Amino acid sequence: MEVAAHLFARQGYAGVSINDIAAEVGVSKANVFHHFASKEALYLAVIDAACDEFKTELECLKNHERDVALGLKQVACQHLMRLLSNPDPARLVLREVFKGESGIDSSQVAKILHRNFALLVEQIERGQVSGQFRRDTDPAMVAVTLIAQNIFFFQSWEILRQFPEFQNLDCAERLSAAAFDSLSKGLFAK
Amino acid sequence: MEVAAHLFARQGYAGVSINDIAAEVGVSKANVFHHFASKEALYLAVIDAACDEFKTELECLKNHERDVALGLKQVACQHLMRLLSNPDPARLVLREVFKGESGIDSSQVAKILHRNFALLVEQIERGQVSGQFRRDTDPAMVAVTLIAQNIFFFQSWEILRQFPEFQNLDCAERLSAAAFDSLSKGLFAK
DNA sequence: ATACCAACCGAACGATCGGTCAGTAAACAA
DNA sequence: TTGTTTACTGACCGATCGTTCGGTTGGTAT
Repeated sequence: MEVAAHLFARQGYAGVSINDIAAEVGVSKANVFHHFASKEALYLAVIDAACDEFKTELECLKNHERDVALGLKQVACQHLMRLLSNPDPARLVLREVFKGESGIDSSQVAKILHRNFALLVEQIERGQVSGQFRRDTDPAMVAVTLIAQNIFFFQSWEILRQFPEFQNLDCAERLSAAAFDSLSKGLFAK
Repeated sequence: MEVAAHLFARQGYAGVSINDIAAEVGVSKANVFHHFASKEALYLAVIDAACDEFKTELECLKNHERDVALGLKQVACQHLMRLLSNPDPARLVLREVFKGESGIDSSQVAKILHRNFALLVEQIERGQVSGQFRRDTDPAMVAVTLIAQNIFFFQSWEILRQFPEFQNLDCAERLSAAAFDSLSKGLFAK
């Protein structure tokens, strides 16, 4: 399943054959079918494991910080670093999420993702009631922007590194910190 | 090529067979090979056309507004609406860009994207020298956040629509406006 | 009339696909 | 020791893959 996850993450469902997986593991193709009923069953098992891994990864980003802003900053940084250091589960999930149709049940994926999204929104609302964050912004929009930043950094890491504006931000910590800084300060001169 | 672009954009290279394309067009499979040397050649031709279309779509995001903030807001909105109304070329290009390897020439795509990115940065800097935007934020980071928002909205449109927080933002204009609003106001209470 | 050519087709090629099956070697319970 | 289960394999199946081939059009220049 490790090998299958890696190959599916990089080449998609149709781009990987059972032979590829079996050959890389060093077992026979028939052996794969001894453990999994079909290719689809193997894929679903891999996706399921990736969702679990993704979920636990996000959940251990619980925020026990009294300073909400600092906590959020740390969560975003940890999340990005985790994406970059362990890209397979994220790629698998994002592949299904972004497919838009004909994939796994999209409403089920939405529910899983929304649990973590709601957690993020909750933190931001906590910062609002504590007075640290301004109250006239939509917490959901801030949360989705934070996620969008990280996902975009993760997906276009190789491209962004080529931009001269980011060549002094070639490590995840500094990039994430700068992104959060920019988001928290806003655009308008006060 | 239209049909091929649509199928490749939604199912990837390995997920589409020449038969699928030929059948949808209503011609024989052999006819496809009469016009294209191989499946790979067809795919490359489709990618090439998508890159051109993607480039022209980005280029026609002209900004005729004297108010920099209003201009940026309009550009972001136009961009998102264009992505959603004509998703195939964007999907094809993003698929190759995000693959990270063995795809189309990433440095060439990086150049195209960076030209428009630089344009965005330039606008933000113009807003800074005019005094409308605060000067202590990195323009490149604001620009990449704007792009990340739009790309993320585009890719996860179907998922995001299911989140209760966004159910009153089910059209691109309102979503984009709210996103820009959130970004421009920032997070911290002043 | 002749020659030529791009467009197009049905049929078939070898390779590979997902999947099956009979059989073997090891592990384990009795 | 024996019977049963489990892990595993090579050989094989029909279907489909990308690709090729021989042949048939309709049009166009000579």
